[in-house]
Amino acid sequence: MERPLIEEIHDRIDEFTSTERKAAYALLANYPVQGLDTVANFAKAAGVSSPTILRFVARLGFPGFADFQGRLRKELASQLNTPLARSSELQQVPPDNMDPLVAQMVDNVRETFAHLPKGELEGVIRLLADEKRTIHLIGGRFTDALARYTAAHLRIVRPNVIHVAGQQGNWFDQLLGVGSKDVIVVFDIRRYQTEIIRFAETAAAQGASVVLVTDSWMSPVGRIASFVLPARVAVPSPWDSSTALMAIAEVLIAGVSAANPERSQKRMQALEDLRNGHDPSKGGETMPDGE
Amino acid sequence: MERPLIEEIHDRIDEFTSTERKAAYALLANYPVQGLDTVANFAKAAGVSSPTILRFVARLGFPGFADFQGRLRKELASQLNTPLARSSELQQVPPDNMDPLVAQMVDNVRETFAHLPKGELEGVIRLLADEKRTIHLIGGRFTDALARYTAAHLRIVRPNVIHVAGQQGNWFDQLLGVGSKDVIVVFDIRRYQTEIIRFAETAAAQGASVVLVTDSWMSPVGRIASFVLPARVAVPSPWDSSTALMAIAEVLIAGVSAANPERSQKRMQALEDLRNGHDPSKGGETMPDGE
DNA sequence: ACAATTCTGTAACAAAAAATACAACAGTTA
DNA sequence: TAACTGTTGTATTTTTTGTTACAGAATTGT
Repeated sequence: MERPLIEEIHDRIDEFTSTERKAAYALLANYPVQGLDTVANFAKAAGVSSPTILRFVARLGFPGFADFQGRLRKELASQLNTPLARSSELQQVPPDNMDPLVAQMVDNVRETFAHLPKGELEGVIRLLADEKRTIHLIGGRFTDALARYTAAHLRIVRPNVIHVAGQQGNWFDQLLGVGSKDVIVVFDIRRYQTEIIRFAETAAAQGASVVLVTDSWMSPVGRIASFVLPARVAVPSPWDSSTALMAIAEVLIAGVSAANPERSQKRMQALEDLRNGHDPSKGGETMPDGE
Repeated sequence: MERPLIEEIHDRIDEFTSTERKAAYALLANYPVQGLDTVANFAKAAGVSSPTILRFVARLGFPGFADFQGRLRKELASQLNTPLARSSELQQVPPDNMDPLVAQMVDNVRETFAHLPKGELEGVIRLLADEKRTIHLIGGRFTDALARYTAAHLRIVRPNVIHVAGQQGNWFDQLLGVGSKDVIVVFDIRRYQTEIIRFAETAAAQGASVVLVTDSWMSPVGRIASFVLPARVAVPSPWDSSTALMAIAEVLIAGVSAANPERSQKRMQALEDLRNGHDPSKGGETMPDGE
């Protein structure tokens, strides 16, 4: 068969108009089930009108919605008919006796970057490297650690980096004065927290750019995000894996450092001096939790 | 959710008339997919007429064909969303034009586990799975995020998990009463922070077991640690990479969950209930088929 | 700031699919 | 064999759904 439609949509995401992209994300978020519903329901789920759905499938090259659904059914049928063949595919990767969990994590990182739209990464890095903008980072129950990690690094290479943490009630205080010069970076995977979604939406409404790092295109934040970086998180374990998310974070950090090497160098040096001057023997200043 | 429709059809196969049975078999042969097509196509595939299909779904208890399809979609969606099912979407892509940074990170993860002494991992997991012990997690400037992440997960599957955070001055308060029944997990990479070292050393002196997750440079903590898990952190960037550390953390988390599945399951369920009881706000609208 | 172009939703329309009515048929019983 | 009961398909109606036309909104370029 031809290559999976989901991959094509993912790779061609840039060709779509903004509302068509909403349709694409809605479909990817619940693939392929969302596409097997009626046009009207699909439209409602995506937050767009019916004609937009039709234009979306037309741009994908289908003469009509029925043909599109036919393709989805065909893919689904062939996928469901070879469940065991597929799952054994997972263990083919390790040449040696590698833990399947580890093998999958390695694969997730590779696959994540193989499918990241190239322009998407560059766009985000350009945004984050712009020091005239203020960066706000926020994450969910587990992914907050990633937001913190990224903030700790970005803070070193550029000014105006804020990690949104602590009491949820206080989050919205931080939205005061947020506007088109601000960037919100959201780490959000399944079990999306409504507070985070509201935070991102409010910020977007005030004109801020939203960058979303998420699992396979599912977060509702995707609708209002300027950039979406989807990562593979599935592993043979009750948990989702954040390893690929961490890899994305590090690529962003490296990219921002490289985007302006002199500035990064200078700031690192200055911080080094400050640290030594303040306290040569003990690392006595505010520590990891210094918010 | 109610029990799967496919089961019900199986059990009630005798209730159907002979042509309805044809419909049932056509559906079972291509399980949910055949039912997501139009009535006419379904009928043709089953070799019966359209009204027979309608009578078949009516006998199953659905008011109309649309409701029947809705049920199929709902089941399908929940089935496809389990992590393991989603992993079948994965497929290998040749590592052609990969960013060197990403390539190195992928390699780091693989190499890290290739060189981890097997018994070491198992020993740590056994230690962390023992709920009679109290786990204290601590990290450095950047790696504190990993300590936090690990703590957030462990806390769910077992009791007595503490993330040592906040003001450094308060750290040592937590050492009161720490003894041979405690485990200290230290995340520490180059630029080892003296405070963390002292913390670990003190705990060890009081009889606690120390687990160290570190880079290959081997933190000074290594001398007093019961277990050392070294990770590859070098990447072509001014920073060290924590991706392999994250991978280690996740393997530990998965291991502890798997070491005592019933306990993990029970605690997760209890937390779920608690969460629902606490937070009745259901944001259910955007994705009709999800949840 | 204006014009041209592209995008997007509302609303009307056409196509299709689902639902129904009904007659023919098969099997069973008297 | 005749009458009854339950089953099935054809033909028709009704409803839903997909599609298209068009006008307003938004965006882009000059």
